[in-house]
Order: sequence, then C-alpha cells, then structure tokens
Amino acid sequence: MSDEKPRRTRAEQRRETEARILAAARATFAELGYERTTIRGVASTAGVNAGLVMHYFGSKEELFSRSAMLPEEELPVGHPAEALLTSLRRRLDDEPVASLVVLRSMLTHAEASGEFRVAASAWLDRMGAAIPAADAELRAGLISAIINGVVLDRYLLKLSSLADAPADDIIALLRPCFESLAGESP
Amino acid sequence: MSDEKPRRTRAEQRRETEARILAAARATFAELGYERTTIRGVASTAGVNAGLVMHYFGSKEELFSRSAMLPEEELPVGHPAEALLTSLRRRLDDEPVASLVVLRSMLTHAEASGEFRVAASAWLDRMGAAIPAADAELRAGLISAIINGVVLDRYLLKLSSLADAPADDIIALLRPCFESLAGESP
DNA sequence: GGTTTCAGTCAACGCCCGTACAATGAATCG
DNA sequence: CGATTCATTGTACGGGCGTTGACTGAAACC
Repeated sequence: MSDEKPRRTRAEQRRETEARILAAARATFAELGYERTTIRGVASTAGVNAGLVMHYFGSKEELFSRSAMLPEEELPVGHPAEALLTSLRRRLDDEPVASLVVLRSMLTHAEASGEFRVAASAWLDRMGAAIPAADAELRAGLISAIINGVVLDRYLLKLSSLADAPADDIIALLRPCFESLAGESP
Repeated sequence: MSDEKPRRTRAEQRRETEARILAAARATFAELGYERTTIRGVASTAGVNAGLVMHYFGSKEELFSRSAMLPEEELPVGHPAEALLTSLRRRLDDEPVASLVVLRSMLTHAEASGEFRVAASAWLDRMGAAIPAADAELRAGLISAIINGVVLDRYLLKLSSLADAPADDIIALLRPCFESLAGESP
C-alpha cells in the first residue's frame, strides 16, 4: 500500500510546472500587457512561488520572450487574396491568445517590438512577393494593417460591432477588400 | 529701468505652465503608454517639479484623462465612403499624437478604455446610420478597424511599408475597400 | 507697507516591483 | 542506506513609483 510509485518523475514534474507557468504568463501578458504583468501574479496563477519563476526563466524579460514565441506560421497556398483570408480566419478562430500576447505587448513593451518587427517584415516580404503589382509592398502592408486592426478592435478593444460578429461575416465583408488589395482579377 | 512691469501676470504664468505640462504629458503618454509614463518624467520634460504636476492635476489618472481628451471630431459630410476617407486622411496627417495617446493608452491602460469605448460607439453609430445596408453596424466596425490598423502599423509599430508610404497612396489603395464596405455603388 | 495669496520646490512616506539567496525536503543515485 | 541532486519555498533588499504636506518667495491686494 505504501510502495506506490510516484505518479510523476522529477523531470516530468519539472516540465509540467514550467508549462503551467508559461501558460499563466501567456494569458496574463495577453490580458494585461508587459508592464502590468507581475512575476508574483503569474506565479500565483500558476500556483507556485515567485522565486521559482525566476529560477526557471531567469528574468521577466526572458519569461516574456518565451511567452511571445509563436509557432512558425506556414502560409496557406493558393491565390494571395484567399490565402490571406485564410490567415485572417486562423487568427480570428484558432488561438487569439497567441496573437494578443504579441500585439498587446508590442505596444506595451517597446523593447519587444524589435524582434517582432523582424518577423512581421518576413511575413510582409513573402506576401509582397505574391502580389502582382508595382506597389506590392504597400499593398501587403495594408492587408497586414487590416488584419491587425480587426484583431485589435475585436479582442483588445472589444468594440461591440466586431466583438460580437461571427467570423464568417467578417471574412465575407473583407473578401472584396483583400481581392482589391491583392490585385486579384475580378 | 527697474520699474519694468512683469512680463506675465500670475494667471498667465499658471496657464502657460499647465499647458506645458499637458503637452509634455501628451507626448509622453503617446510615446510610452500609461504605465511607462512617470509623473517625474513628465515634470522634468516640462521643466517643473513633480509635486507641481500633482498639485495641478491631482493624480496621474486625471493627468492622463486630460491628456487623452480629443477635440470633438466633426464628421465630414458627403457620401459615406468619401467622408470616411477624409476622416482617415485627417488621422494620417493632421495630428497623429492625439490619436496615439488614445490608441496606445487604451491598450496599455484598461481603466481608460471605458470612456473611449463610449466615444468610439457614438462614432460607430453615426457611421452605421449613414451606411445603407442591413449589416451597417458591422461594416462601420470594419472600417473603424481598418483605420485603427493603419494608424497602428504606421505610427505605433512603425512597420516600414506603411510608415514610409505617402498618405495619398494609402488613401488611393483603400478607396475601393471603403466603397465596398460603405455600400457605395461603383 | 503690511498681509494675503499662490506658483513652485523639497524631502519624505509607503508601496510594490524584479531579483538574489539561503534553506528545505523529497526524489534520485551509487 | 547514505550522499547528492534539485524542485520549491521564504525572506529580504534596493529602487522607482505615486502621492503628501510643509515650506519659500514673489506677486496681488487693500
């Protein structure tokens, strides 16, 4: 009765705790932004001591860095406009939190902007290359701006007209815009 | 030679100093957001003591409130799409700072969002009323999102493709989008 | 000219934050 | 089983913040 094996080995426990902290951090950064997020707060949400967060992640900066890491987004294939609409749908449905950590904290935390501007630039370049127009870069930038604006109003500012609308309706209304900007022929 | 009258009466001096503080606060809030803006920093930019800022504005919260006040925006008249493009142009050219204080701090400072959501709602209602479509509200919301997204990418995230583009090019490319969303006939 | 007002300064407070570090006790290992 | 690792805790410190209230000296007033 007492020789029960421990449910979790030490390594497992460690990984689980670290994951729990990371999840708490992601949620908090997304909701409060960088400045208002405190190590103690994250720790308490994760049910651990604040010192442990430091022990595992080294600093708040690094915790943020790890929280903001996005899975490499593979671009959908197909006509640019449709591909971009798919990309938008993904950000509207799949995992708003991931986007929010980045978006909100880029605004909150100036130092974080740098590395993300790089990622954004890469995205813009790939998109720009797929758009058949002389001002492809600007067009890609505008599409990116539209996507950012929609996510912003819907999830951060929570403006009612966007927050309550079904994703399908949003996509449908934006399709002509994306086609116009992506230079699709009608 | 010594009976020179004082250049500024006390009331003038007071108004000038207060205006200087307010200008410094606006600039700082726009650049750093609510949390990273400090009373001491604003005071030092304005060339006064931190205590004076408190004395005049009561609290950081109130200083922010006063900084974020926008002049009542009168809506341009004409066809909705053109009116909205004019509105966008205004935010691109006229005074980016005013928009930025609100936009950045709504994201940074949750408590501030409330009062601005009200203003945004009023704007959306007026816009929605001018759009001849069943889903006018959503369409207005999308247009607002686009405007926010453009300002966001151009002035806050400073993404190169938008930050460097002439306002005219942006307007030109967005015209079809606005027309499509505002339900204008071609 | 004496008194009052008031723009502006200064020093201090209490608080919360990120961070450092020693201590603990259970899992791991030889 | 004894030694060692290591996940986890508790405590403390140094700094920056918003805010306060006493103070100063020149303008305003009668």
